Amino acid sequence: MAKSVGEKEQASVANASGILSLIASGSANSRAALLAASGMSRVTVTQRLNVLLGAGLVEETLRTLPSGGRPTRVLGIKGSAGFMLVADIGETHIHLAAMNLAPDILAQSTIAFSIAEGPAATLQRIKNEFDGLLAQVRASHGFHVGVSLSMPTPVDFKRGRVVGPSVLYGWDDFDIVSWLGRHYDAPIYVENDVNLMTIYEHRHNFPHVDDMIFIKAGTGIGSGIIAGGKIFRGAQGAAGDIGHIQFNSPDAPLCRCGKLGCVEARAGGWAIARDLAEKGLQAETARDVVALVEMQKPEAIMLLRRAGQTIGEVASDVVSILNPSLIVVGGMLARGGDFLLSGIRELVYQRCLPLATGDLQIMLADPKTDSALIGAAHLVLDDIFSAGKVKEFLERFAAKHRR
Amino acid sequence: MAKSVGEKEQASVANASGILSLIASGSANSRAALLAASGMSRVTVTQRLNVLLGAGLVEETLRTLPSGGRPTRVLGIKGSAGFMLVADIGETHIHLAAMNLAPDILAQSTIAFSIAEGPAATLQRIKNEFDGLLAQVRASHGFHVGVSLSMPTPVDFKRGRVVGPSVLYGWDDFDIVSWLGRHYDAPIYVENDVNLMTIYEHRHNFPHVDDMIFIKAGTGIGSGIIAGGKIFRGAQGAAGDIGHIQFNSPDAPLCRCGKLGCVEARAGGWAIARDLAEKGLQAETARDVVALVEMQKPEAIMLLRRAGQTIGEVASDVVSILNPSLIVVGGMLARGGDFLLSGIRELVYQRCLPLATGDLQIMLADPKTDSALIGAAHLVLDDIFSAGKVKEFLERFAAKHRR
DNA sequence: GATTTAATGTATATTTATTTACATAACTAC
DNA sequence: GTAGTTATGTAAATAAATATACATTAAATC
Repeated sequence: MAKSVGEKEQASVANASGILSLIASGSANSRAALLAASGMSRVTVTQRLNVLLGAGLVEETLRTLPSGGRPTRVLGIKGSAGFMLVADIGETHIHLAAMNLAPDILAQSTIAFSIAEGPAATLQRIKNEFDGLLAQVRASHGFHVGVSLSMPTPVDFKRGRVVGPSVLYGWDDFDIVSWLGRHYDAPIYVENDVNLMTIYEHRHNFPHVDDMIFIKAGTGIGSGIIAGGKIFRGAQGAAGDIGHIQFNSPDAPLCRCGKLGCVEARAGGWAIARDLAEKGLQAETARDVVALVEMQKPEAIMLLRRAGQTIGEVASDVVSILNPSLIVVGGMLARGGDFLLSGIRELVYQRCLPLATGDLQIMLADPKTDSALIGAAHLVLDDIFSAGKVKEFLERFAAKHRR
Repeated sequence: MAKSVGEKEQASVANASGILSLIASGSANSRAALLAASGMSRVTVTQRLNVLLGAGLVEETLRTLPSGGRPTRVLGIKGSAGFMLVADIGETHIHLAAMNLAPDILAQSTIAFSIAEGPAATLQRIKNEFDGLLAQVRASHGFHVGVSLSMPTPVDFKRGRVVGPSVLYGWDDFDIVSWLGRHYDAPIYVENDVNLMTIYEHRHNFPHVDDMIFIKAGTGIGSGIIAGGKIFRGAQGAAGDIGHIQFNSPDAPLCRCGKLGCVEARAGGWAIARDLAEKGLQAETARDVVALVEMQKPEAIMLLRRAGQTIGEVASDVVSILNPSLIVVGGMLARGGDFLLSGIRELVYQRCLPLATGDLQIMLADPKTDSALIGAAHLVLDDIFSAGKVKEFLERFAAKHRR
């Protein structure tokens, strides 16, 4: 049976999957690098690359690399080839955005969030808001590549559900992916906010670091792990839960989780606020704590530094266990200047063996407020362009353009 | 230029790399599975597989899988296709072996080891011993696939060197791989013994577990991490170093490393022996401790159980950080019955959140004494048959058979 | 033992990728 | 500007992989 020209073209798009994956992952950003990385002949690479360039998925950037002769043209995914819908569910608000593949924010909005509403009603409101964003970007960025949700609670990524017992009553085990999947013809992702911030720091600021830790010190304390260049989630998606590691001491404070002496009950934003209130200072949230530090209140500074030491104690355990080359500290408390960081550094360098701390960097995160949102976008990009799934992506892309 | 038949045959062997890698890694053990996993056509798979069968690298095992129709023949790497030289350097002895690709021990020997001798002299003695083993197996197992060394100290796997400061004075930073590489035309591997025991437990007993921890409780305390199905080494190869995590307490004992209150100084074999000696019992090594436990000495049982609790304390940190689905406990102290294990279980279940412990198994290791040795063999096999390196292996194999 | 079922082998035509060889392009250094 | 250098494109011949269709094999089931 003779195939039509149209079918042939689509078939070639599907063939270009390996090339696309290499470009998207950053493993190869030039024709020469593609040649080496793919192992294919130059003719084949050229041909397939041309298909991708023609389809508008890949572009030659303005950047070139000096080479001694004709400079190498740098290739990259074309940002405007598609868009994603992402939402960051916070404690009180939901921040939503439509983003291109750069990933850059194309349109965004914020709505209120209340736990009391329950998952179905909340997802319905998110969908309504997404509809508005969709209308703004669909014309210019035709292809919908995915939906990604950031949750302020542990998530089993594989199953796409909140795993509990969680602070989000009613969300435990609710099948978010299926609910959203009924409305969108694109892959759906749900992930914990700390893991997404970790992905953001890794992909955006330290793409060449293979083993790193991100610590979020806010109201609670959590962390994310990059192991071998990839986010590490553990068996149930609960990896990085350092907030409820306990330290013994005579004055071990009671934690929200019901145990005594957890890191969070000693160094979390709520714990510091509790201690400040005891000293007669007005503080309820992590933000209040930072405000008092910025006002140079000595009690607040002392407590923030002590929180750093507590976090440093658990960070030193993490360093001994994982031997990362970088620790990035973010979250609201990290905005209180270097007091937190110096406390962490002090304990890590004191307690870890020189072998592990020799090349270890400890630094503050990007103070960007939407790092979870951008991390959620990176999560989508990493997945749809991964070696195992590009083909599926290209089939959807080709199907869309066949219509 | 017309190629000779011989050259053509070698070229086909080289092409079969993908197939070989899939079979060796256990990802596909039948023709049907190879079809699905490789994405190639049945004709191509058949053809390449026949090349591997003909070369004697792969064999049809006697095992079949029922299928409803004609049963599926199970394929596997042919054990006798080659051999490896492995050595496990212990505190006082070196255990050496020649192994086939099963991996089974074909021939073995043991020689004394003294730190005082230094690396060059020791490696020379290992080489001499290897020469003897080589003579025994070369005739029947012609192809030498690799050399692998187990070291009782931290190792930077990538660089193939002991990293210190280590108990092996003089070995720090000695280039073991280069030294051995001068004598063998095969890849050389050097790895820490705890990581190799971890690889053994994973590949041999729990190949389908993705995230697990192996804890070695012997004279010292160490651990190995399997993350996402692969050994995790960290930035300097120092990951899993739980022996020198510190706990605060008024009576924190002095550790060999110079710090106070390390896990090892509380629960290591030497620490228990120290405490037993204080109580007037004869004990110097972990073996002595276990002997006393076997003699039902209540002091020894109490201290072993308490050591389990201490190890459990650090294990609970590891569980919170990594969320594994399995913890395997090995080393000399694990032979003292369930006293150690129950102490560990007690603390882990007490201190970790239910989410992390819900599906967590904690069990004793295989009491095999040569698990590091067999792990060292698995390390070689996993590497030479890995997707990135099979080609290299097949080229060496073809070159050998061209002669 | 005949029948069913799925695994496996193989020849041929077709499609696809690679090699080879030559041509062109775009920069640096002089 | 010219020479040197490397990047990149392309046509034609060659080599390799695939689809297709048919044949064979070894078990389970009746």
